[in-house]
Amino acid sequence: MILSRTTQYAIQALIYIATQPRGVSVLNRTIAENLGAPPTYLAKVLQNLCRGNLLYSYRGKQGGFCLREEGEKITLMQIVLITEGPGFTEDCVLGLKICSDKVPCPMHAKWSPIKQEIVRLLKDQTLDILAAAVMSGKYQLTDLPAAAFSELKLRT
Amino acid sequence: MILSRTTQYAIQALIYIATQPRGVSVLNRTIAENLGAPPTYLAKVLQNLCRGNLLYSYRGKQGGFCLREEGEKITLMQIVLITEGPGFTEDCVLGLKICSDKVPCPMHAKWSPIKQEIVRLLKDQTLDILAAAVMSGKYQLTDLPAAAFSELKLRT
DNA sequence: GCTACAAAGGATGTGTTTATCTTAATATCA
DNA sequence: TGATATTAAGATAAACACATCCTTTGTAGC
Repeated sequence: MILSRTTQYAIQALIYIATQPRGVSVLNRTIAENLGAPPTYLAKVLQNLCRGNLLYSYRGKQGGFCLREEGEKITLMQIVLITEGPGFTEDCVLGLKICSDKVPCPMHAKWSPIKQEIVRLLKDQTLDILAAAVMSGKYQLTDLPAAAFSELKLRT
Repeated sequence: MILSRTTQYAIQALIYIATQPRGVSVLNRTIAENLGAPPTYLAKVLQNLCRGNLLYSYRGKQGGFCLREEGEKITLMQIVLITEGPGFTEDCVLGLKICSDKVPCPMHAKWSPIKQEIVRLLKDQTLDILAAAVMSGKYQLTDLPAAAFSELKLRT
């Protein structure tokens, strides 16, 4: 409805990494398996998140991806801005190039408050909140038959 | 952010038609010019809205498109369901195939109320409301240098 | 240094959305 | 009936998102 597949992968992957022990790097392959995402494509997404300074990446043995310091405080908004671009929060809902409080489209007045709520939510939700939700067992990060979660339980 | 280009054209076009005298058919070319939309593509969009029973179409001289009876009561939700499909309101924000109140993704609880607001807004907004907003002159339907609006004033 | 491993980078393929072009069908009017 | 105007319909193309494949580069451990 709102987020591209790329953004969905990005969010899922970052939450997954945030559920893993801090400082231990996580393989692209592992993330892809746990999310049921195509590994080669996910690799590109993760690469992009590295460029956006959300992740560190390491090559070779013991390689993989891990969150930057303070990575638990990454918000969904930060992720979305990287993967969808800045137009995400700016663009007019009807697609007009010019649409503002001064010169509004017919939906502007009614849409603005909802947009603000969306923005607030995306800025509120951090990786540690979301990772905690997943680790509690009440919320699921994948459709796969409990693969991710069972492995999670082994580690915790 | 939310709506595809196709949906944006569809909404704009229907609002434009709703600003015109009822029962008089409007040419695709006229709509496209006033919205600054590609006419051949808009024709496909309008065709689709006809199939969705929102518009009548007439060929030949004096042809064009006009709203069905009760067309002013068309809601944005009706339009969106035709152009985006039913998944629009159903799909999980993180893209999970399984995500419900019972089995929620980590965003589900926070996202649901916002989704409900969006749905409510789309169901509330009808073409006559939006057309009235445009005709009042306070809201604009196009980026073009006042072409649509000036012609509108001539007709009213 | 050698080897294995994992990400980086580039080329390519596939599907969908957006857009265009051409021809056919249809309606009006002379 | 014929000329003209308009949408319908189908084929095609362009752009983009999504996905895969292959080669290169960097790194760790031996």
